Amino acid sequence: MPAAMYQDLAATLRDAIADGSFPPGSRLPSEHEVSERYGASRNTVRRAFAALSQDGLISSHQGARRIVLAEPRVQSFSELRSFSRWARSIGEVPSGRVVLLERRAATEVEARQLALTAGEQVVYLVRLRLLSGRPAMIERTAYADRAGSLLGFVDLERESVCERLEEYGIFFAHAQHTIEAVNASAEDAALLEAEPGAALLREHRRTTDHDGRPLEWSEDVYRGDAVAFSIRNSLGAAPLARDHVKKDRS
Amino acid sequence: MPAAMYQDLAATLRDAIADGSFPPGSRLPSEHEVSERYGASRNTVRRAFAALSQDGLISSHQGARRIVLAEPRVQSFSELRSFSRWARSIGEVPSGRVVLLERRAATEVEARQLALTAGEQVVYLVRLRLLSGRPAMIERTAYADRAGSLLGFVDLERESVCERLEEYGIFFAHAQHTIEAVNASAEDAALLEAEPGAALLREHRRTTDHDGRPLEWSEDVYRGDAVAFSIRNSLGAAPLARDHVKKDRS
DNA sequence: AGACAGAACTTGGTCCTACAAGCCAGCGGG
DNA sequence: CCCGCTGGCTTGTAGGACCAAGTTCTGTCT
Repeated sequence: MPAAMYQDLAATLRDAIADGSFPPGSRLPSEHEVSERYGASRNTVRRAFAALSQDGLISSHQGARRIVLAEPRVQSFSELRSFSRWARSIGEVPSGRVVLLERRAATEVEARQLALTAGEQVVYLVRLRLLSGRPAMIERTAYADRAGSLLGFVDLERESVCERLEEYGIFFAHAQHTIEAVNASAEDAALLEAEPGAALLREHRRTTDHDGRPLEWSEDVYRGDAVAFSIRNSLGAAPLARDHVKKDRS
Repeated sequence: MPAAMYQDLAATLRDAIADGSFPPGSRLPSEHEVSERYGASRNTVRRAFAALSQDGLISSHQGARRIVLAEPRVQSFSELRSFSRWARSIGEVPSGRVVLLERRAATEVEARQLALTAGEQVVYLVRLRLLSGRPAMIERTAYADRAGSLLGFVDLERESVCERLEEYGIFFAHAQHTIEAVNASAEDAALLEAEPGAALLREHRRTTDHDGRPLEWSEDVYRGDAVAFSIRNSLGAAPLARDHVKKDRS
């Protein structure tokens, strides 16, 4: 339950769009109208509309009434943070099988990504994730000790790590993802029950708390035929970019 | 040059962060300070900060000074819209080779994606895109007639379609992307000079103008070893989601 | 009927004020 | 010397006002 009025209003509008009160293509009520009906100032109404506009749900240009663009889609970041949450939202039963869990010194890459000094400990977790019993992805995560030391309190086969850690005051606030395509290694293929060489989506993820202190560094590989990523973006703001992979080609 | 003051301020701040005036981890000046120094109201300053916050460049929570999280990355949507623009920004020379260009009736999928009625015409363009002469991706795009009929005025081997169309008043304002991994088909492999079966990133893109009217529907495949997608997102807003690919598995 | 000009409406941008909520540093007490 | 508390700073939210710029509708004139 968002405390802020404008978040509340935004949610209300989103719901109204979702349940068909404002079908795609229809014109939304004016700021003035909403502000009267909802008892909020125009300023607050604008902030609510801005939120919807930002994720491309409605159009908005000067002089013209706002228009509904499309159905609202699955809701963004909260799903991205958690495999479990996402799985439930699409009506699948999430589960996991711990392949490896150990505490060890950080590798060079991990130390760099987690901003650790050489030799510091990390908790390294490899899990096979399943959707309704079928393998969907492999998660290889190094947790900074601050977060990793709490992993013992989490039922890794059934619970969501990030949901659980929130209860201990660890919040996954920012994330940087890199997505590329790779052919399945023998190990990946075996775990995912796919053909060796099958196309997989590899996601590198670096998650930090609100202050930008790294919490986890993860390499996840998804079965290419089970999962896709989708992004909606608009002119104004959109944090998606292509990256160039520098590599020699013979 | 953005007309609005807050956009200007946001750009200024972004630059200041980029050139090291505010290194990662450092604390940014307070709203009050910026508003005095820049001669803008607190409201305007807040909007500028909000923009930076939204793409995960700075942290921002109540009571505490904002902190720089990371270097600013390549700038998002404008790059995403245009292969050419992106290529130039990473210091590569973009080029293209037209493989096919035709006007024909829309397929069923195209008609649905472009919101056309059966039998309407689309302009279908297949281009091989190169980075400094090396194949990087194949672009298979169906343009709604409104945009497609202007393609004749574009030098497809050298110019950027979307940059050019802007001059005719066609703006690519919203886009929905879906990204997955596939193995290269024989044709893809040949064009991209890759092994058949190599892992490729496939992006489906549906772009609309600001009113949500579809402009193009495209299927792009990238060499997995040449391109990666990267996304930065934060708790508040971030339009990335996983999608479940529904497909029978024997 | 159709074209055009203007009025009314609507959104975009900026500034102001006020208060609430959270953080932090510095001060004082143990 | 260390700990804890408090008061001031900083950000979050909300409301109000004004003008600019663009759209839409209306009514009139041809």
